[in-house]
Amino acid sequence: MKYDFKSADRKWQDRWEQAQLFRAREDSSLPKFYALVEFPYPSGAGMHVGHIKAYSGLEVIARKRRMQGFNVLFPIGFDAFGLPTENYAIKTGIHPRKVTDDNIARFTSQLKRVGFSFDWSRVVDTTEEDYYKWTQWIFRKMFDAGLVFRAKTLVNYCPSCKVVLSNEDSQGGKCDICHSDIVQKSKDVWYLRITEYADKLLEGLEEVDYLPNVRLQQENWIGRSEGAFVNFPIHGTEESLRIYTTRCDTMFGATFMVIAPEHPILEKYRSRITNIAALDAYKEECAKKTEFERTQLVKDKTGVRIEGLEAVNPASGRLIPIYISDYVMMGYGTGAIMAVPAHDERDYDFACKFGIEIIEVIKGGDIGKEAYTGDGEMINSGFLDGISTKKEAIAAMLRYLTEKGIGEKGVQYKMKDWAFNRQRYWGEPIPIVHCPRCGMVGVPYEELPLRLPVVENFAPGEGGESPLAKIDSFVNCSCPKCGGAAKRETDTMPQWAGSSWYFLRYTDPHNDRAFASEEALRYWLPVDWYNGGMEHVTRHMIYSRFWHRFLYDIGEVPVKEPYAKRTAQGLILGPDGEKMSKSKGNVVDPNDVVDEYGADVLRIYTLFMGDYASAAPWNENSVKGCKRFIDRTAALTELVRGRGVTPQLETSFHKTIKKVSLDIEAMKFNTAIACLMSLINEIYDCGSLTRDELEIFIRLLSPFAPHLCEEIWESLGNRGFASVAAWPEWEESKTVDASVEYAVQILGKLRGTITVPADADRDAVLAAAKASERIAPQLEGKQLIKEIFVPGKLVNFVVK
RNA sequence: GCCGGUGUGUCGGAAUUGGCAGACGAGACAGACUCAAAAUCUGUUAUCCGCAAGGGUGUGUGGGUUCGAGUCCCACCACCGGCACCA
Repeated sequence: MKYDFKSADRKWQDRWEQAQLFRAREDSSLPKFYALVEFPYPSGAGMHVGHIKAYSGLEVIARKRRMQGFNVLFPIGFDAFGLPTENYAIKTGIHPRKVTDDNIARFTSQLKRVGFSFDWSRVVDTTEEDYYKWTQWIFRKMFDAGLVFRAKTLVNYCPSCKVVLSNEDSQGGKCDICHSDIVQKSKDVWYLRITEYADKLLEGLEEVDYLPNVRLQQENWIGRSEGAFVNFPIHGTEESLRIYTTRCDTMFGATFMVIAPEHPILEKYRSRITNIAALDAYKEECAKKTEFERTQLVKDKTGVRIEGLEAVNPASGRLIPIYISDYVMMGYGTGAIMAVPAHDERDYDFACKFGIEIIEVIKGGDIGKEAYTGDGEMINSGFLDGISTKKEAIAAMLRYLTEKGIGEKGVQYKMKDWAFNRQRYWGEPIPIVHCPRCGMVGVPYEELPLRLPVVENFAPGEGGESPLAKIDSFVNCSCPKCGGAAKRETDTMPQWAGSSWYFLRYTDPHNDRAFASEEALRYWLPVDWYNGGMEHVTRHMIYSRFWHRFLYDIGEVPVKEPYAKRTAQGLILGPDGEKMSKSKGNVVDPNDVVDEYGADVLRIYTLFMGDYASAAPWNENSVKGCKRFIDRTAALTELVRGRGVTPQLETSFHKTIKKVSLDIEAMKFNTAIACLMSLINEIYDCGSLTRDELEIFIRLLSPFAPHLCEEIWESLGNRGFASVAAWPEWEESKTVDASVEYAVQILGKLRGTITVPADADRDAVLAAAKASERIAPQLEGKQLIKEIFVPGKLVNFVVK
């Protein structure tokens, strides 16, 4: 059969659509499988082949599950709010709504050309009113639950562009767009109290099946640590400086303190401090740096001693100096630390630079050279002296702190509360009204969605305000509570909002009375398998797990954890080995590949190019290899002779069914395809196969290359679709060859091989090995010390 | 600086998790078909010595454990990704 991929691609995509073959069925008596891929941001650049790889993994699994009889939900949608669209709109004057619609149309056509088995009847678009209505609804619920608050914080601000910038866009202290200097500006920020869910998010990891490194990354992001809060009295005042430490055992060695430059104590004791000008100058320097940069200056510690204030080490009773330095952050712990230079590397660097005393309190290192962070016997530590483990010393110190009332055990998280507002137009309006009498009032549920006003000018407002602030008709409103004049919140939500719950909407996407019905949620949740990029495993996944867990707590969803299993795919790099980007000009457009080689080749190559989880460069020549495989498969139709089993191929078929089945489950698509290629080579060597065998081959290949497989399936006279034909099964007993080849080693070196019946036992194999032509002479005259026998693999003779 | 990952032929990558390194694909070389090219098909292809049989060396580097190491342990080097100096 000569295979014309152009007509076959179109023909089968049309037929699948007519038959609505991939629609998830509303039949809760069937076993379900919910496969989720991260929905794309529909950028103006269109899709690149990396998107295809990201979807083709679960595509294969979803198709296999359908063939295994599952009711499969495999949806797709668009995460379409966001800055690039807004910036493009500002630049071109085209409204973001139009930009978004055009981009979605383009993405949709690209996806359809690849023949993905998405359920197109369930597409969601986060920018549509009947979607973001529910995003706002969930936010309102959080507001009611007290999980929303406002606080002042420092943000990166570009005075020239008049916008607040992310760390990413303000690297080196320069604005990414206009290259002017960034300043740190104090601003009111909306927060979601995600830290309240830190423990729940950690515990939830116990009941899910994530890749180990995904789980580890989430644990590190949440970053729970146990330690102690301790109050260090400020000498000559009634007040204390409160610190957090995980190493309270080293407290006798605390020879100074460091506070963040923004610490409020500076303002409070302004009059007592004699070098306030120097401190202010340092603080101003710090304000120019982003938080990220403050963490970069590692080697050369900077700081200024506060003259006129001293603290008392509550363990040793000694007076110790206080410094300000930017290596201490206001955002973690209490913004103040006790510094123990002998046993902390950063404190050690700082002490060396400023000539501060270093007191060893744990034996075992050489503190003349470097900080010692290991375990050892306590010294110079009063009542702790002689204790030999960290654990005991911490326990003893905690008892002491509690008894004396100067401190207590405490838990801290690395994770910060979630800054939830953006000063942008193209996002979900935050449904809050500011009333001069009632304060912050939520927009009533029945008034949702709070629509994003359609305006011509969506450029940023003055002083980093949202563009919405310029629209009087939007801003001015009446208070839902008291009816008096009030103003709307004009900031919008971050892009993370819409993507935090989209998987819930897929279960019931057209529901206008709830974000999804209870029945749909109960049947489809949790997501059985979620695949996406490593870059999303912390922020996006933790945010969405937080939202989901909140919805569980208020009884809106039936399961605690949204994602039962999470895997991640690796990047596709450009042909030059660099990350694909428009500016490097190394982007491969899936349409070009489909035009030249067909959808099946694109699908197979993205999965065959390497380990699914690793990055690999695009290689046009290897694409051709996949094309050959497709053509060789089509040509198999000419080798069909009769029905039944070809004895010469029987074992290979059973082995292949087994390997392909198991490899798909392990996302080892490259070896699954390699195995099918090997089988085809064997079939060609053999010269013929039966129709039954070809049908097995087609069903195994169908998830990878569905268009070709439908075409062959039809040409064999089958009715119905190969895409939903039964998945082949293997018989374990038939995956075993009649005879086995053993490697024979002498002293671990390969000296020959022997072939024995598969059921030969240890003695028989050893005897055969000793007697074999190659081995016998080499054993002659040697003393046999040991015989190693590995069933089915090898024998090894240890001789002297 | 911290955290995570990777390192295997000319290239992408396999290796049942401690058991014959290099499956499969690409590339290259040779041959068949062709007026010719493409496509297709058939061989060869880690490396060194050897006419051959055969032997030596080989998974970033240096050590170690083991009958046996790409795989485990220690130290180091290089590259990639993430980061919030997390006290």
